[in-house]
Amino acid sequence: MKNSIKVQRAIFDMTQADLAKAIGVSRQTINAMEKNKYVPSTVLSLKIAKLFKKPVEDIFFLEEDD
Amino acid sequence: MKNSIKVQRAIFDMTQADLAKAIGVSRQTINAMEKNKYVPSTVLSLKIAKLFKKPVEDIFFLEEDD
DNA sequence: TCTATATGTAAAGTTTCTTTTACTTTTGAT
DNA sequence: ATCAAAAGTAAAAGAAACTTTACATATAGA
Repeated sequence: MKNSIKVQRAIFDMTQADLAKAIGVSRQTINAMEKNKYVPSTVLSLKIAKLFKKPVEDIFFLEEDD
Repeated sequence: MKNSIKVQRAIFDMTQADLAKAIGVSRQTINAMEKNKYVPSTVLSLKIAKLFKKPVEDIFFLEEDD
């Protein structure tokens, strides 16, 4: 799975720390997500999508191997 | 977080086992999700939403305590 | 250049997801 | 009422998410 969190952050002019605080996770969690270190929970993707006012599918994308 | 997987399954006339096989998880995982035993990963919610031809937000819903 | 802010990374630990196995209960059809 | 399929549940084990702490690197502005 990939995601466009970094781009969305840029649009909203938020740092990783800003986003982390906004959705209630650690900054490292945001960083790891952006670097595709792991797959976030559905609660996290729903929160992120809500914050960025976009459907989950516009931010998180399935890949071949998923 | 809540979800309407059971309803979607009914619409598509699928058993828990059918759905489990379709998205590549165990039947108990589907059952546990329906019974709100845990929060699935974003890969799972994307797969389920895709299968049911609905946005993730139409199947998984954030709650107060999320 | 110096400094502050932002990002990247890593290791250890805790929590949560997911599987496997296996058994019980419910439901629906005959 | 019986039988089979579906759903519910539970425990143990493994895998993955997420936190905390801590440090390294990058970037931009004064």
